[in-house]
Amino acid sequence: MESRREKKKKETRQAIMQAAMTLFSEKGFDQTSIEELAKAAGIGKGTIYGYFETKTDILHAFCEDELECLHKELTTYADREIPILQQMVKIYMTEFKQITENREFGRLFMQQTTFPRDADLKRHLEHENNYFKLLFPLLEKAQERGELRKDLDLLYITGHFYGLYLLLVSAWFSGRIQTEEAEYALEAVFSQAMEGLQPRL
Amino acid sequence: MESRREKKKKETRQAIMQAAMTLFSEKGFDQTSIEELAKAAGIGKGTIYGYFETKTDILHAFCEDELECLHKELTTYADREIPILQQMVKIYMTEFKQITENREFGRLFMQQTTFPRDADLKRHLEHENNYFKLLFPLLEKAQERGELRKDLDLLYITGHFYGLYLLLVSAWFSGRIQTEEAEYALEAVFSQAMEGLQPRL
DNA sequence: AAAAATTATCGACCGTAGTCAGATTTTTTT
DNA sequence: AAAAAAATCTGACTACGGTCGATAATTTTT
Repeated sequence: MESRREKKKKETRQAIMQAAMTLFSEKGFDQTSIEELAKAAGIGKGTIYGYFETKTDILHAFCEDELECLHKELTTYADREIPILQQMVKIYMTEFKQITENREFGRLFMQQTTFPRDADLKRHLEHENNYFKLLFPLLEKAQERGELRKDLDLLYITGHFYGLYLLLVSAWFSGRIQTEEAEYALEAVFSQAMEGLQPRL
Repeated sequence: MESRREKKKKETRQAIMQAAMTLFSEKGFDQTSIEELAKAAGIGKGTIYGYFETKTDILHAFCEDELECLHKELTTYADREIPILQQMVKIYMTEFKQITENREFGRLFMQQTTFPRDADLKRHLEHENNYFKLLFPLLEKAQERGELRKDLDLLYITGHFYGLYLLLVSAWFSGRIQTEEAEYALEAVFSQAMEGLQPRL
């Protein structure tokens, strides 16, 4: 049952998110003050803190919404018959696109999810676990198809890909890699991971 | 020639760094205000901004000093005859130790170096290039010894190791890996990188 | 439906990062 | 060595993120 109170809460939360999306996109995150945001959402400054703990929390919520959406899509569309390399590239490139589409958002999001504050740990781990739930079945299938070694821990395999993805994003923020080169670079480094660094006998 | 002015500048900068080291260690980064810091260094608040652009800049300078020191040490000691895997583990574990010894410092440092603000790019790239200068010769020697594929770009190899290092640090901040497990985990994932993810024929 | 209890809203208030115009010190010119 | 120029220092000031006690809206109890 939906009490009057609960309905209003949802509306207010939505109003904040909406205002945030608009203002952050228009003026950037740092240039948007909480007070402005509150005004745009038609509420008082303090009220925001009943919905979000910090300013970055708002950004976070936004990013997570987007990514969750993305993941759902991927699960549906993920074609389990194409090579695992392609699948991984597709998945991470989708995320990459999301990150790079708004530089500011992306940077903050990556900073906070890759090296999270202790206070954010719980939420962070939850999010990561969802990720694993998405990836593990794909990797398992690949193992069965003989594309991946079976003696490796799935967590380590995911980690391997994820680490290389981090590298890509880092390189992009450093300007070492342009947006257009990204897919090629990711594919290169992923297949390098598949084949290994030491020479084949 | 050292004018009176230049000498004083150096002294002041040193005084700020000294005060920062003490206060940050005692009370933590966030709990130390710029005003306190200035007082401890025996100067006015505004003066600090003649030496550092932001508060985090001070932290940065400190971390970079430490790391630079570390790298110098490593170059000297780096034993080029032990397997490249061990060398990489040793190098990254030294850095890891530095990062983890002070959680707060480490987090900020990693956040800012991995996903740098555009304003910090120049300094960041410089620092990274020094890194490459340290690693490339080691990798080249390993290639010659037949431990590493010769058809791979050195940058991609370094990147591969670095990406996996990022993963380790990220996992540590997330609490997925304890400090004591770190070396084992890094070795595991590095040798996984050496051998590759796909089954040997 | 009135009273009591609970929950949400608000904006004045606090502490701090960073700015800036004017004072001070050092260097250069005459 | 006096005057002019340049570099440096400074603390009052601004703007912002976040808090909190008072107030209003909603739900529950009587």
